[in-house]
Parts: sequence; structure tokens; C-alpha cells
Amino acid sequence: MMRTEGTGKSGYHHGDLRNALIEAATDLARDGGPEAVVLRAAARRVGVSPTAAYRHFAGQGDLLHAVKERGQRRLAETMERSVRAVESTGDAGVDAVERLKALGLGYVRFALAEPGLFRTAFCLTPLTRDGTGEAGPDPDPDTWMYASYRLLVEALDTLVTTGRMPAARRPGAEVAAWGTVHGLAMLFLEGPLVRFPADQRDTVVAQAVTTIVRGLTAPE
Amino acid sequence: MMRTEGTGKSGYHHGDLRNALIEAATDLARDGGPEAVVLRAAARRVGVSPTAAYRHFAGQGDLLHAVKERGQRRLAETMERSVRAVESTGDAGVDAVERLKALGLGYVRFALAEPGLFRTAFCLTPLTRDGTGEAGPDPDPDTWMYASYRLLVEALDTLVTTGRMPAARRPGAEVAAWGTVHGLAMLFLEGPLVRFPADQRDTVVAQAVTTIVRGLTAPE
DNA sequence: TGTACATCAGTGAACGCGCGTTCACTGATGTAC
DNA sequence: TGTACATCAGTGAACGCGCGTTCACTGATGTAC
Repeated sequence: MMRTEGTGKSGYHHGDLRNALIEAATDLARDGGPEAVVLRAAARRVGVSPTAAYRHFAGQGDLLHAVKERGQRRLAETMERSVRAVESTGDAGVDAVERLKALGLGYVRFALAEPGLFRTAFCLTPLTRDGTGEAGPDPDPDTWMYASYRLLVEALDTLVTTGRMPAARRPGAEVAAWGTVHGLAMLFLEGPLVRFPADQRDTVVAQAVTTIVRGLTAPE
Repeated sequence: MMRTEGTGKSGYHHGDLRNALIEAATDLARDGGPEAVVLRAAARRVGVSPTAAYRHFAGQGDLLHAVKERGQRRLAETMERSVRAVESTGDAGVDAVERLKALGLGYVRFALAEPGLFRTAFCLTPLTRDGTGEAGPDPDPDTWMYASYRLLVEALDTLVTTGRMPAARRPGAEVAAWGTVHGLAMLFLEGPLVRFPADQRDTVVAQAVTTIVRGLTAPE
């Protein structure tokens, strides 16, 4: 058994099985996407019987949901990092535009760097599908779930307050912006652009982000 | 057995089993997406043994590919219909813009009207995944596969020739445009916007399409 | 026109697989006295 | 400080399920003579 290492626990009791299972399941998702998140496989990786998982999760769907949440978190963190890398120009309006672009680039780059996790972050789980899960994109501010969306909303708000985008254009703007980056990611990942030359992706993504931002900010 | 009806065939020989199976599999995809395309279920629907399918398909992946192709075809047809509904204003430039918008609207509307089929049309099959299938988005002009993409390319070309879009902006433009509509569809279908009020979708989609087109055509 | 026969398009039973989940259980842990 | 005991966190065997696929087969079709 490989359960004893690190934790100093007896080997029978794991100590932190819940997190260990999420960790293992995340690895499964990383190379294989949501459909690879198999409860038995996760247990196998941790070195524990499948039954043990039921002490910590209601079932497979629950485990998948935990991985999804983790994926969402990683995405949001990547985007935040991407925004923070933008240095201020002193002009709040210019900054707002650049930060929005950075957000979009971060989004797509995460998707391309972590395809499996990204797809899992946006998969439909039994918990998100029916009424019991969160409903909209902004269900619970305490969760990381769809935190990326909240970042986008803030960025767009700033775009308006700095006068770079007409207020009339604000409603629906997040859907347009989100759609563009999400679509780019999807087309590259599991869409018809799977074999698009990897070294040209970044250029094309930057262009697309520029285009949608121009669409939001252009006068008239 | 329900095999005799219509065709006038004996009941043992079906007559057009291949198409009947594709039809049945398409219905499965329609409510359930690509993961619902199950060879045994399709055979069951047609009233035939699972083995019979192997006379007409190499296997499940082959059947799925056929459904995918059919989905792509339906999508392209919907988009063409959407474009044809735009009446000419006499101004070629204005027409080009309106037709591009119609293309985008048709894309998303098809996705929302036929969620399962749309998802299947863009799923990864064993035939599209590895090297033996088509590589880019425009593999074989004789197929309906990714015909939607060809429609988009033409529309963007026209945008340039009519002077509505700077030629410098042309490379990469299809990725941006495609990404936007594809992303919108995905977010509504299996993304965080599943529960976005259905009656507000059309408005928001139209706004998004307008925004990306503005991004492509706006001066400066 | 009739018949022998190759070919075609089905059948039905069976296979192995891995999954999610449940069951009765047992070893480890920690707490009350 | 030591011990009885409840609780907790695991085990291992088994279940039913539906899948894709293969096997040896048989009934229907059509063609050559």
C-alpha cells in the first residue's frame, strides 16, 4: 500500500482521503476530460477501495462536481494572474481595455494549457444539471464556481465607468465577450480547429480578443 | 417485427438499413447528444439485431461519424436558409454585413433548436481525432463536414471585397467570428448559461453578433 | 422457364469489460469514567 | 493512568447493467446456364 507515506497515518486510516481523491480525480480529468473522472479509477490511484470513496462523496457525480469546482478555481486564478501582469499606464481607460484583453487571453491560454481540466470545469454534472445545483453563472460569491465570470463582469463595468464603452452597450456585453473566448477555446480543443497549428494559435487568439474588444469599445 | 412497413421488402432483408440506422442514431443524438449514440440502441429502434449494423458500419465510431456529418449538414442548411432570408438593399457592402450577421444568428439558433444534434456535429469521433480523418476545418469540399465554416469564409471575403473590412484584418477573422457564435451556443447549451432565460437569449445573441461584426468592420 | 448455387444481409447467443453502487464486515481512533 | 466502548473510516466480495464486438449460423436474393 502507498497510503502511509507523508501523512504519518497508520495506513488504514488515510487522514485526508477526500482531498486525495479529488487530487487523483483531477489528474484523471487533466488527461481525459470529464468522462475520464471515474470513481473507481480515482480510488485505484489513491490505493484505496472504491467503497471508501462513499465515506466522502455521495457518489461519482459528487466527485466530478468537486473536480469541476477545482478546475473553475484554477481558471480564475490563471486569469487573475494574467490581469495582474498588466502594468498600469496611468490612464484608467487604457488600463481597463488592456485588463479586459488580458482576462480573455488568460482564459484561452488556460484552456489550451489544461484542456482536460478546462473541459471538466464547464461540463454538466448531475449537480449542475437539475434544479438543486447553482442556477446562473453567479450563484454563490463564496465559491470559485464561475469566478471567471465575475472577473469579466467587473472588467466590463470598469470599461463603462472609465467611459471606454457606452453604457447602452453594457447589457449583454458579458455574454458576447465570454462567448468569444469560450468559443475559441472549444474550437481548438474539441472542435474543428483541433489541428490548427499550435504556434499560430496565440496570434489568432490575440487578434480575436482585440476584435471583440474593438466591437465593445468602438464609437458609433 | 416492424421492418416490413413502407419498403415492401421481405422483413428479413431491410432494404435500406444503413440509412435507417443513421436516422435512428440521429434521433438518439437529438435528445442526448453524442454520448447517446449507442449502436445497440440504434439497432433496437430499427428492430434489428446489433450485429446487423456491422454489415453497414465498421463499428460504433463509424456510425457516430455518420451522425456527426448529418448534423453538420443540417447546421449548414439552416445557416444558408438564414442568409437567403436577408433581402438585398442594393448596397453590396450593407448586404455583406447583414448576411454575415444572418449566418451567425443561424448558427446559434440551430444550436439552440437542436442542442443534441449540434453537440454531436462538433464532437470528437475516433475518425476525427486521429490522423486518418479530416484534419482542418476544410478537408473535403464534397462533404457537408464543416460546410458552415466555408459559408463563413465566403461571407468574410465578401466583407473585404465590398470594402467593409480592412484587408489587414482578414487573416484570423474567421476564427474570431466562429469563436463568438460557437461560444455563445456552448455557454447556453452545456455551459454556465444553461438556465439563462430562454426568451432573452435571442436578444443577447443578436447583440453579441452585432458586437463582433462591429469589431470586424469598425474603422481605425 | 426452371434450377443450382454463390453471395448477401440478416439472426441469436455469447464474450469480456469496467462501471457505479450496496452489503456485511473489521480494524483504528478517541473519549468517558 | 487504564480500560470499555461508541464511532469512524476503511475492506472485499458481489450485484446488475449496458456496452461494443465476435462467432457460427441461416434465410433471402439474384444470377448463370
